[in-house]
Amino acid sequence: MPELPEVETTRRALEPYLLGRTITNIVHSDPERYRNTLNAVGRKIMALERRGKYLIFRLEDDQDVIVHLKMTGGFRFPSSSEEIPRFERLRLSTDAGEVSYVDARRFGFWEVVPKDAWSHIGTLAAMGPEPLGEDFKLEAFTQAMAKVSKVKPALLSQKPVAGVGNIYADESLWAAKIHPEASKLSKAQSKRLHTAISEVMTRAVKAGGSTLSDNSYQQPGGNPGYFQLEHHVYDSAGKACPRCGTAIEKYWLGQRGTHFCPTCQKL
DNA sequence: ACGTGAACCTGCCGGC
DNA sequence: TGCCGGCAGGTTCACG
Repeated sequence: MPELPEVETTRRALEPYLLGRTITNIVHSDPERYRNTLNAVGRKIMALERRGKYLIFRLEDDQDVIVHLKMTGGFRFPSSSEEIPRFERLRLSTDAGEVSYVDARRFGFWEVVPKDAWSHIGTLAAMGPEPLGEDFKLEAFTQAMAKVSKVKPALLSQKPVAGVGNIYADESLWAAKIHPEASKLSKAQSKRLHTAISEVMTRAVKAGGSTLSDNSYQQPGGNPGYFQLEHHVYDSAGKACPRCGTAIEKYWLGQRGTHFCPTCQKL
């Protein structure tokens, strides 16, 4: 589930708990999925960063903890040491308390690597610019969009811009009035989409991300996100387009459920 | 150099 | 009530 807004919300919640703390233990039973975690033990957390949908804990002695939540990964602050959160896969202990990592589907992974040594993680190594910062330049985005064969799959590749997943791709394309399969975007289309991605991501972070009906995403403190209340097309098949009233359609594109307004988003 | 489809896993929901 | 199919926020890899 987690896309950029959910990962950023998670990062912000973890930061006051973990920044400056020393990792005293990492317990799990899956060394293939949670790699080299012993290399983090005994080291202080100097920074908590995010790149696209990846979390990166910068440790002393030039070590990085890389975490990807994939579909169902997340963090929980245990309410008491007796209580084990559902689907807990890993527990991180520090000199100031513990944090649980949960992941129902076990797609997510952890890996401790030397600082910046992530060339083997292709998506992270090739990650496009962050949409919330000044890195997200209209000119470069326009150039990339002028070449795409299908705009939504291109956004999901993480290369034109970081952190856009299925929800925020559909929402941004609706906001920009662009069909998910539009190719070779015009300058005007690229500009609208650039603005839409920036605005949707900004509002979603403010809302704490999107919590869908299965509730699998929660903020670490246990609260849901609230951006689902602002979704215009995602998970809204059959509902009226908030702009024109046409029924929102859902179809399959590149193995992903895709929602759009057939009137506002003409091919 | 693509684009497509399967794989990785598990839970949950709706329908019969 | 219970079983079964279908679907889910994301990458990653194997083919053609």
